[in-house]
This record gives sequence, C-alpha cells and structure tokens, in this order.
Amino acid sequence: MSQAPHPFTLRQLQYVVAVADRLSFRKAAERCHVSQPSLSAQLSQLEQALGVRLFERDRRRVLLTPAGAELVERARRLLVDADQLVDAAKRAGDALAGTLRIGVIPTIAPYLLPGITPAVRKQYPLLTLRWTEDKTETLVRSLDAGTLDAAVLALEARVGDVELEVIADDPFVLVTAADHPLGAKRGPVSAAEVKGANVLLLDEGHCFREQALSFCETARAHELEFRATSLPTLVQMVAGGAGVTLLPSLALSTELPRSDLRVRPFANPAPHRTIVLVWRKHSPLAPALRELAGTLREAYPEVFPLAGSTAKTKPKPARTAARARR
Amino acid sequence: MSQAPHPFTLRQLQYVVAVADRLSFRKAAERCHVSQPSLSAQLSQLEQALGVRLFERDRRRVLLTPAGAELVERARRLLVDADQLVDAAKRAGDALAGTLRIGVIPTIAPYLLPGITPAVRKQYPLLTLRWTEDKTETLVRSLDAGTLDAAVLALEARVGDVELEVIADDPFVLVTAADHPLGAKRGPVSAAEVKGANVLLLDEGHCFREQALSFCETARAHELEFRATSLPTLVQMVAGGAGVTLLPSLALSTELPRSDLRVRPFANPAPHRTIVLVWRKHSPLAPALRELAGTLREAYPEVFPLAGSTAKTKPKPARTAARARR
DNA sequence: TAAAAATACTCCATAGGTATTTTAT
DNA sequence: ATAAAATACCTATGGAGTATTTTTA
Repeated sequence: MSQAPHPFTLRQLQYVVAVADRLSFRKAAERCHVSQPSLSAQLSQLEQALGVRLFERDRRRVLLTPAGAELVERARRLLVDADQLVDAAKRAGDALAGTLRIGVIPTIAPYLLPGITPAVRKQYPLLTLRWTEDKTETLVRSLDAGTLDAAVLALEARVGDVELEVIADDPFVLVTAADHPLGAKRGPVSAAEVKGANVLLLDEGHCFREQALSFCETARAHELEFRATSLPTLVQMVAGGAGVTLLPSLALSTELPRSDLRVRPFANPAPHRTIVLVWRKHSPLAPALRELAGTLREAYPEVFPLAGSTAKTKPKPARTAARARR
Repeated sequence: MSQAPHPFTLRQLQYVVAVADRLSFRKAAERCHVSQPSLSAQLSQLEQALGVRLFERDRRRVLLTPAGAELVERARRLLVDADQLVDAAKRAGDALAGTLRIGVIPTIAPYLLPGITPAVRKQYPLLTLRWTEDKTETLVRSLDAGTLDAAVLALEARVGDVELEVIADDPFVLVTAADHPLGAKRGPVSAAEVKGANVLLLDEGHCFREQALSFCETARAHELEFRATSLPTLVQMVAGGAGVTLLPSLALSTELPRSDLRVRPFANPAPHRTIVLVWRKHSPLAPALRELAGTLREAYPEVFPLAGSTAKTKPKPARTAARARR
C-alpha cells in the first residue's frame, strides 16, 4: 500500500491537538516545549500538506475551522492509538508475559503437559502457552517456517539446526505381561536377557519407535509385525500377551501400575531419550526460552519423581514438597 | 496529555509493514524507495525505542517475532487511520461539501429557509446547513465565539465587526385591516399619510422592531402599548383592528393575502432592511461563504418574486421559470 | 562463495532556535 | 502600545545516501 512518506508527522498532530486545547499558539508551544515559531511553521506546513485551513488566526485568539475540528478529533484518536502501540510493544517485549507457540511430540505431550502446566502458570502468570502436538519432522518444519516459537522433542531424533536446552533425561523401561518370563524377575534387565524377545513398537514416524528399535537391534530382539499408533495401544497389546515393549519412564505414572503388567528398568547402558526444548538459531526469544526450559527442568523431577535423570540426585524427593520458585 | 515527541515515526511503521510483507529488508527497502541501510537503521532505531526485537534476522530470510507480529497489525491499522485522516481533511477542505453552522433571525428564518433550501441543495448536494434561529444579538455573540460559521441578519442592526455579502433588499409594506382608512386607498403610501396612525410593533430584541420603529418616529406615527412576539401574532392583531403595522415583504407570501387585510407599499424613501450573510473577519470560510451568499442572492427573486429588490429589474418573473443553475 | 544485513561515514533536508517584523486591537 | 502570530535567518539533529564489512549457509 503506502510506500510514499506520510504527508504528516505525529508531532504535527500533537501540535494541532495542543493548539485546539489551548486555543493559542504561544501556550500550545509552551506546552509542547518548543518555540512558538517552530510550532507555527509545523502547523502551516501541515495545513499545506492537507490543503486545508485548520485554524482561524486572530490576534486575540485562535478558532478551529470545521475542518480543523474534525481533524483534531481524528488526531486525538490517532495519538491515543499510537501510544497504545508503544505500550503494547513494551508489554510484548517480555516474551514470558505474552504468548508462545510450542510444539510437542505425541509420546511426550499427554504425559508432560498436565504435569508442568501448573508450575509454568505459577512462575509466569502472564504467559500463555499454545501447544501443538505433532511428530518431530512436522514440528521441526513448523519451527523453521516460523509457525512455532519452540518445540519439546527428543534430542535423539533429527532435530534440525537449532539451539536447545535439556529438560530431562527419560530412561526407557521394559514392560511385559505379568506372566511373561522377562517379567518374573525383579531388578534391572540387561540387554542380554532381552535377546530374542518379541518386541512391539510404535508406528513409523514416531521418533520413540526409532529409539526403541535401535536398542532392539543392539540387543538382537525381534520386532513384531504389528505396530501400535500410540503408547496406550502399545501397553494394551502387551497386556494382551502379544509381546514385550519399551516405554519411556515419563509415561509410567499415567500408563501404570497395572496388575497384569510388570515393569523393569534397564541395566546400564540403559536406553533412554533426552527431552529438550529447541528453538531456531538467532531467535530473539532465546533468552526467554532458555529461562522457560530451566523452569521446566526444575519442575520435572518434582512432577515425575519416577522418571527424570535429575531424580537420581534426589532418590526420594517428596512429591508434595514442590518449592515455590519466585 | 502527550507533549513529548513521539517515540516513533509513521515512516518507521511503513518500513515495519513493508518488511512484514516481503520478509526481506532489501526488498522492503526497494518498495519504500530507500536504501537498505536506511531502512535497517530506522528499524533498529524503532526496536530500540520500543525496547523490543521485532524481527529475527537470518541471512536467508527474516521472521517476525510474536511482538513484531502484533506490532505489524497495529501499525497497519494506524497507517490506515492516518491515510483516512488525510482523506477526511482533504474532503473537509471544501467547505461547501461539509457542514456549515448558520444563524438566522426569527423574522427571516421561517420565510426564507423553506424557499432557498431546495436551491442550496441543488447547487451544493454535499453541503449540510445547520440552521440556528435566534435574535441578532445572540447570533452575533455565537458567531464571535466560533459557535456559528455565519449568520443571516438584517444589515440595519448592530452586526458587529464582520465581513458580509448582501443577499437581498427587503422593503417594508404597510398592513392594515380591510376596513381601516389607510387600507382604503391603493398605491404607495407616503410617510405623511401615516402620520398619527396607531402602529403595532414587535417585542424588544427583534431588530425588525427597531427598523420599523425608526420609520414610525420619522413619520410621527404612534406606537401602541401592545407588542407582539412574532410576525404572525402581529398580523393577527392588525386583523383584529388593534392598529396598523409594517411587515417585511419577505413575510408576505406566507402571511398574506387575507381578505380581512390590505397591503400597500411605501412611497420612496421606503423603509426597508437589507438581508445579508455575515461571517467573522479572517474566517477561512470567507470564499465559500461569499459563494454561498451569491447562490442565495440568485435564488431569492425566483423564490420571492414579490419581495426582493432584485425583483424590480424583472417586474413579473415567472415563478415557475426558475432557471436551473449549474 | 555469495547474498543479505549490519557498519562506517558523509551529506543535506528540515525541525527547531533566536531575532525581528507584521498585524490588529 | 501591546500582544500574538508570521517571517527571516541560522543551527544542528538525524534521515538517507554510498561504500564497505560482517555473517553464515
């Protein structure tokens, strides 16, 4: 649309309004902290630009012409809008007091979000998070396109050229039916034990599938032909005796305990994923996102005491003793 | 309110919008017909002024930050409003296409306005006239205060320090009851004939009263104690036999003919008033008002063939042959 | 390396200042 | 004579230009 420089200045509008209020060039000039000739010059310039006489000059006083009166009203509104624009921008300057669009993968979203939402709301009461759930590849594309400000992903996936901050380490566990041989023993399960087992995995496209599959290949376990579309389905199929599976610890508190299933951690080196918050390189939101990631990292072990790597340093963190961070 | 210079420029907003549209500083600069460094400089200046990063710079492309996206929306609106302000001002520049506030005295308003309104509407379809009816003194004060843009008055009254344009000469006539001796004769009545007659006049405050009274003093006629508050009342009282009166010709077509009344013009020098359009000295509307007065002057004899001085030049103007003036 | 934005600087247009004149009461 | 706005003229800020460097894919 408009590419030519605007025919008037916000300053000129201020002058018009000042004169309309005081009905005197001198007093208006005082109020605007400029000299009377400067103000006069700007106003006649404005009149020339608009092609309208705005004021009726008289040595005693100044009167508004009908055109001037209308312009003053518009000028007032415009100046108010301009001020509001400044205010809005200043408010928007604090990214943690606005809206952030963040993506999450399906094997994290339903387990993480309910848990950390209260902590985020508490820490950043003015922040609104707009979550988008999709597979890693889609999220990374959206991120690059600028449709998302950040994403919560597993670092082990192809994550693109981004900056990131670790939120938590999420070790995998072995899940078997209660009557399955591998579920009979307690304590950490070694890769050797799993050798030859029939393992159920997620569908293509889920990065968790790739991560679990990579472990299975190392351990020489077999993948079954059936693939599940979600973790709850996977668990259900294991309970039905179709085979064993791996689950991220994050999902445990939601999917388990179940009397028909057994869960065993893995012996080192245990398969795991690293949950990270990622954002575009050069994103001006980087500082804010880094801080947000810190908040998530701190909230994580409190909300998921069974899961996070940080939990190792605090073997039994009291679930109720969530320190309020100011 | 705002007396400090505004923290940003409309030009800067144009730059922001241009960048938001093209997502490239270079292309935006092209579009705005400035060099890329100039645009860059203005934008970083704006970012500094607002304390917000608006763009995410990347060598490949430019992305809007959330704050930037919001600001762009506001900027778009603000620029549209600014353009509208210019348009409105340009339109308002033509005073004969806007609204004019005009005062009229009570002895003119009811007779003149219905007659000339169609002509005005025809000549200036975009013009709205806001009429105010009041006595001369009040109108002159309103005019001076700027509440009115102009007024239709009788020049013979104290009209203040104004510029004016004559609309019409309005000679007075003698009105008597049908059975009054002065009404028995036909043809112009001389001042001598009226000597000693009992004359009814308007109330104080009406300038027409002063004008009629001045004639009565010259002619040595007597004013009766009763005073009427309006011309219709005056006519009614004359019909009732209370005395004779003077009427402005302008009022004739509305108040007369009546079978119970007689009307006679005055012999020269006939009493009269001059109907004028007046406005403040220095009013920037002067040219428009002068033109408007011209239109009224031309319409007058066509609408009031019995009344105007101009009518003398055309003894019998066909009332229906109102030339359409372009 | 190439393409885009940022820097460095120079220039000039103009907003703003001071001194003075004009104008109308 | 006075008070206010307009005019004349000067100054200096800063917007815009050209040339160049920086950055990173």
